[in-house]
Amino acid sequence: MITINLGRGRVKDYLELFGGNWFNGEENNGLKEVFTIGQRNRLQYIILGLLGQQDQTGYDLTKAFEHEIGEFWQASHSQIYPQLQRLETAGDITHQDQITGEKLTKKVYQLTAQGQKKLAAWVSEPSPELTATKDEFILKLYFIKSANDPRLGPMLREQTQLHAEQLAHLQERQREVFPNQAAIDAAFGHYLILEHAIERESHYVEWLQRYQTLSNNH
Amino acid sequence: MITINLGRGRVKDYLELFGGNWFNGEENNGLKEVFTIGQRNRLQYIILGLLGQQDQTGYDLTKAFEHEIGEFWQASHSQIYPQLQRLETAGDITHQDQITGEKLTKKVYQLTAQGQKKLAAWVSEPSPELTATKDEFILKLYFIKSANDPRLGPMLREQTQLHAEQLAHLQERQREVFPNQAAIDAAFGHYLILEHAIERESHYVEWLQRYQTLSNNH
DNA sequence: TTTCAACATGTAATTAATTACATGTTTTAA
DNA sequence: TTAAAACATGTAATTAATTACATGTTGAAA
Repeated sequence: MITINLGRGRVKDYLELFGGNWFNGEENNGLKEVFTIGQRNRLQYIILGLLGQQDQTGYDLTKAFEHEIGEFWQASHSQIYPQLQRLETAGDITHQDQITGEKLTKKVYQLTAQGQKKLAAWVSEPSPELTATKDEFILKLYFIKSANDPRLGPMLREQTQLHAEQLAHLQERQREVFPNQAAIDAAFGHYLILEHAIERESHYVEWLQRYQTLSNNH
Repeated sequence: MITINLGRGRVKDYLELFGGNWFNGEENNGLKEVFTIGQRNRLQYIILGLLGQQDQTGYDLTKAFEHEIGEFWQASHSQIYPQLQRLETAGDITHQDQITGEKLTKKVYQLTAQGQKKLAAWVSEPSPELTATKDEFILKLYFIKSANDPRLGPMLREQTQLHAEQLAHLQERQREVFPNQAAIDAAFGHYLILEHAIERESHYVEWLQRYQTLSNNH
């Protein structure tokens, strides 16, 4: 029995440990870990998800973040390689060396049974948190007090340009990735979120254009 | 004249210094600063913007992030207080002590002329970066391959609930903050982004409901 | 009159993310 | 054949953000 002296306002924190990392068993092997809750670290799950689709290297994963899922999540190789090492240490993935050409050794990663379980558990668990949209333009608008502010027109036009380009890019992606029903059936979730993103950008542009005529005098 | 030995692929980085913090003058007072570019630190501008509306304390700012602009940006007091200190050191804000009751000393912050200039410059400068939306649900959907996946229905329903609540909250905010045309005219930018957020959530819910009937068998 | 919520202001520790540093191989096109 | 782009894998340094620690005051309601 360990008695812990709790200061004011810490009972809740203490209790949350049981919903956090306490007594989770296998994942905690040291005292330090036991008391660490930390931030969500979603990257590990995305990597597991991508490896679930196909065995691949850290470089392949980096490219996937640049092209395949770049619209929905960003991560650079300097996050990916260390995360792969941590996932392997944790036993969620393993790798095999593959020689290309004379001496270039690639590490091809794959999910372990434990990693598959962890991925499935993450997908199934609730996602009760709203997204923190950190849109700098939206924030600047907040500080524009008057409809007659001369900065308003140029700002709206700049953003219209930006989001129209993004919309076109997403539509191009949709044509590329989902040319027929078979492609949609094979990656239905991806289809859904691409459709969602297209409609979101489409609305964004429509909303911007609604006020486009304001402050044309600059 | 200083000669710097540049390795492969670093010329671009070097040139970017001139678009970054190099030779910006007053903001750089040491070598360390001169070579640091770092992340965007938008928080400082939001604080300047809020102080531009009204002199206030760190506590007031914290509350503003919780209620007033919480839908558009998040920051906690543990970010705000150190940032206030840095802004004051930089000469963008000053403060006056105000005694409440017997001995409670509040620090009421206000913009300096320099701070006002900095704020105006930030609002006027382009915002060419697209927002990184990090929506965990969207990401999970990406890994759902089939329209028949039994997890799909429950996931969509959970998110519908969540976003319908957020939509209702935003609509309530709109009624509260903008009961008449005068209120709209006095904070036009805020009105615009609230309208945008409402339409965004509205579309989100509509999109979720479109696929709601899938996988009702769980 | 006492206790609790809200007011008020900080710092410390940790985790996440970005930017920069660092190096070597293979393939492709001029 | 050679130079550049793409492939490939790391680490270091810095900044941002979150969570937790820490403490004290004031006002309102029971």
